[in-house]
Amino acid sequence: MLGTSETMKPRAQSTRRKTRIQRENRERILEAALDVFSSYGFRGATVDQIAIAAGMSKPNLLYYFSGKEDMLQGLLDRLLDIWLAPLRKFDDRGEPLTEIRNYIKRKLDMARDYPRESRLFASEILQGAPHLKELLGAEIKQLIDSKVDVIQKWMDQGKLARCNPYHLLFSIWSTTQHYADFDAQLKVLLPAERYNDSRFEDAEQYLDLLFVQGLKPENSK
Amino acid sequence: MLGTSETMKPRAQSTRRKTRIQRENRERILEAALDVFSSYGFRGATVDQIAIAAGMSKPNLLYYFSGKEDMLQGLLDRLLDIWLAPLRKFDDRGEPLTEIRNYIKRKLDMARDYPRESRLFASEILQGAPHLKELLGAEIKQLIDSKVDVIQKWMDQGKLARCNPYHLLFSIWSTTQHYADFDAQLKVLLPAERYNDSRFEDAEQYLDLLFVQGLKPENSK
DNA sequence: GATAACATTTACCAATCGGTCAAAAATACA
DNA sequence: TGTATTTTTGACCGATTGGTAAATGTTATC
Repeated sequence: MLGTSETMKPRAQSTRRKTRIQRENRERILEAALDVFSSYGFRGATVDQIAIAAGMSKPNLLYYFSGKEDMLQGLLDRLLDIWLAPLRKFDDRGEPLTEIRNYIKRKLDMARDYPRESRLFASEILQGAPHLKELLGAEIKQLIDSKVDVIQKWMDQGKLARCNPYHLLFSIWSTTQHYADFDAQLKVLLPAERYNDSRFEDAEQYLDLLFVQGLKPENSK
Repeated sequence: MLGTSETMKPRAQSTRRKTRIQRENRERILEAALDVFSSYGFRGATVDQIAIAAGMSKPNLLYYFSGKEDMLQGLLDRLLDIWLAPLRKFDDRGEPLTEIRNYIKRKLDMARDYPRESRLFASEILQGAPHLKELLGAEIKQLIDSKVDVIQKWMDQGKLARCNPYHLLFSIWSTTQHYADFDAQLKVLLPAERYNDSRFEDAEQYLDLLFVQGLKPENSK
C-alpha cells in the first residue's frame, strides 16, 4: 500500500505508452462519438448513446475518456487536420481560377465523404463555437490569412476579379459544406433521381460555372 | 362537482378566444424559446432555461404550451412565413439578374435582422429536420419548384447563364445564411474592424459580383 | 503458473430532465 | 361587492442525465 505508482490517475494512462486495446477502443469510441455528436449536437448527445454505439458499457467508455467534453475535444483535435487539408493544398504557384476550381472540387469531395465531420463543425459553430474558439483563433486564422494574401496577390496581378478575399473563401465554404450540412433539405427539395444519382456532380458543374465565370479578371470593375 | 365544463383540457383554451394575458405570455415564451433553441438546439435546450428566459416559472410556462415540442412547433409554424418572404417576392416579370440581386439583398437582410431564426432552421435541418419535414415537403417544395420554373424560363430565353436552377437557389441560400449561421466563425476570422463595421456591406458587394458576373448569359457554354 | 497491470462490469450516486398536481393568487365580470 | 374564471405557484414525480466506487475478469510478462 506504499505509494509506488497507484497515485497516478486511474484513467487511461496519459504518459505511458498506449496498449493495443487502448488504441482500438479509443478509436471505436471516437467513431461512435462522431456519429452521435453530429446527429444530435454536443448537448443533445448522451454518453449512454455513445457507449451503446461503440458497443460497450458507459463505465467502460469512461475508462478511456474522462467525460463528454473529453471526447468532443479529442474529436475536434483530430478532425481539424482532415478538414483543413483542402485549404492547405491551395497553391499560390498555380493558375488562380484552376486553383479555385480544384479547391471547390476538394471541398465537395469532403462534403460527400465526410458529412458527419462537416455537420459536427457546423453544429459547434452554430452554437457559438465554445469548444472551437481556441483552435479557430490560432491555427486556422493564420492559415486563412496566408491564403487571403495569396488571393490578394492574384488580384493585384490581374489574374482574378477584384473582390474581398475573405468573403470569397466564405462563399466557397458555405456553398460546398451546404451539401453535407443541409443534406436533409436537399433530399426533400431535389427531384428524387437528381438527389440520388447526381447531386454532387450537378453541384460541381454549377459551382464551376458560378465561380470561374464570376471571378474572371475581366469582370472586375 | 357535476361535470359542467371542468372536463375540458385545463391547458390554455384551444377553442375559446384568447385573453390579453394569454397572447402576451405566449409571445414572451416564443421569444424566449427562439433564443434558447437557436443557441443550444432543440435537444440541448431545457424547459427551465426557456422559462427563466421568459421570466416565469416552469409550471406557468407549461400552462401555455403543452411541452417542449409544442413550443418548437409553434415557433416553426410562425417562422416559416417570415423566412420564405424573400423567395415569395422573387418575381418572374423582373429583369433576371436584377431579381437575383434583389433576392440576395433580401436574404442578407434576413441573416442580419433575424439571425436566431436562421440558426434555428439550420440546427433543425442539421439534425435531419425531424420537425420540419412535413412543412418542407409540402409548402416549401411547391414554392421552390415554381421558382425553379421561372429561372428555367429565363435561361431558355437567354437572359441567364444556363445552369441548374436548384443548385442556383441552394448557393444563394448557403452564401447568405452563412452570415447568420456561422457568425461565430466570421467573428474570429475576419479582421475586427471589418467584422464590426462592414461585414454585411462587404458580403453584399462580393455576392453581387459573384452572382451577377457568374450568371451573365454570355457566360453560358 | 504466479503476479502485476490492464480492462470490464455491477451497482450506485446526486443532479437534472420533462412534466404533473392541487392549492393559492390574481383577474374579470355581475 | 361577490363569485366564477384565469393565472401563478410550490411541492413533487418518475425517468434520465453525467459520472463514480469497488469488485471482478482479462492480459501480458516473468
